[in-house]
Amino acid sequence: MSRPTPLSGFPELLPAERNAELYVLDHLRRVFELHGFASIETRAVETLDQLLRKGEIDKEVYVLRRLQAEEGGADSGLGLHYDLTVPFARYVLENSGKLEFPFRRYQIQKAWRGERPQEGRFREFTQADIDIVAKDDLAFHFDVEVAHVMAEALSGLPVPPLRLGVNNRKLLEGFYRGLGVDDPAAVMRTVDKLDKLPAERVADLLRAEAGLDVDQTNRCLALAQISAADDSFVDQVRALGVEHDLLDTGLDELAEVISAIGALETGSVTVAADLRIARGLDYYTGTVFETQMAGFEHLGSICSGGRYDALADDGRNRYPGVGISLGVSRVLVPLIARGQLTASRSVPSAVLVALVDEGSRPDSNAIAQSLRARGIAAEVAATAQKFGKQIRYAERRGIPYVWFPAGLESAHQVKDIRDGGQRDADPSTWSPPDADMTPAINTTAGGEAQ
RNA sequence: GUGGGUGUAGCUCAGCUGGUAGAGCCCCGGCUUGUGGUGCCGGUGGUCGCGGGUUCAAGUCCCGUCACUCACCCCA
Repeated sequence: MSRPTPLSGFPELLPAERNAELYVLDHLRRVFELHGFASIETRAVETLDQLLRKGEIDKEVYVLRRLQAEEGGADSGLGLHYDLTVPFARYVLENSGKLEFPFRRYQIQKAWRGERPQEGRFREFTQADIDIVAKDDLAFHFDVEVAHVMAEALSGLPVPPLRLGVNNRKLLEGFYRGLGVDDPAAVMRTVDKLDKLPAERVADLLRAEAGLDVDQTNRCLALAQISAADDSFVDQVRALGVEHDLLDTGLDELAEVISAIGALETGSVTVAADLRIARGLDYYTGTVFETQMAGFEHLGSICSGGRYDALADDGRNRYPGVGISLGVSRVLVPLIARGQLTASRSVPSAVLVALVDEGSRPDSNAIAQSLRARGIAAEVAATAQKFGKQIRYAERRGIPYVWFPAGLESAHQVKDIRDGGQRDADPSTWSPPDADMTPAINTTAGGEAQ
């Protein structure tokens, strides 16, 4: 087989599909910048002790090694980053003297994980992160802000409806401690399995592995069942009759996020308190987020994050942060693969300038240049084939307009090949409608994509 | 890493208990003397993932291998 085959877990898009992705990336960038987030890019590589400093070897890090290194020689001590949060924490510490705090940044980059690929789970993928870090203390309203910005960004995406679920680990920990549980983290990890396992199984695990009694188990499950789009969840939690200071703090914080975001007009994104969310055993210390996409719940969360109070610490100063990251590849690649998302054309060109004969190429070039001067992407036909062929060239690429240069007795004409309409036009003044200036998004079926 | 599935044309697939490879779509040309899309006619294109074995004969059976894929795990 001489033709190369795809590499599993390393998705590549065709040009029209890439245009859809570019649309999404442009949108994200615009929203993030509207909210004043600065862009940074960090190197692809981190030192292994940075990547593994939480002692988690299960991150499936790709390690770098020079091809020319001696047989059996050690690796370089470097690995590709598996997310953007850890590199960001390192970047903040490294540049703490040069950054202004609170520091708000967005970062849209590739990340790599050596895990076995599956739908929506890749070895190389793009993430879009926003984070805010401060020195020593980070006010709680930033938790609200991060959720707000991401909800706004998500609401403009050409994807099925999304549900941004919010919870708070102080609430969970306080509740569990108030119940007399010794190891709240173990309970969180087990309750987190409710997505995959039936409630009875989780109950069994809570008793067997976390050592809870029947009453504790029932109340933990009852807590996890609570979900609300407004602060009515507070009363539901209170009704379970558990008391703890940390629980009070968590309830207040979560209520604040929900009431602030719930009031926003966020289109196809709904925001709700969801007390089942636990987020494994990561570095999160307060607010936590998870996002499900309608019809694609099997992908798991497509956008998650939370508050981390101790991720960056140089020994003298602490840099608490809160952030949320969107799995751009996780969302887009499955939609594209199912034909539910692509763009109207495979090229940026809005206009194909026809070529009468090879000798008149300068005339056609001049027309194209005149259009470009006004921001209209244009290309000139590759060869002076019959006009039928040139129109077909445009059609194949999704270019909406074909320009016919003026002849001895005819004026310049532009044809909209979608409806066949053709009319006289002046290269120095004609413009397509705004909607045709750049490739448009095409979405179909499988949920109400806007 | 542990299990299951699948590999035939660019794409989607057919090929019964072994008998020297097919369809639709796509693409190219013509009908159509500089204007595409519909229609009709014709055409290009495959060492049947790779290697080995059984057989007079293997896309078809056996072994191995690689790739892709699904589930577990974990997560974006």
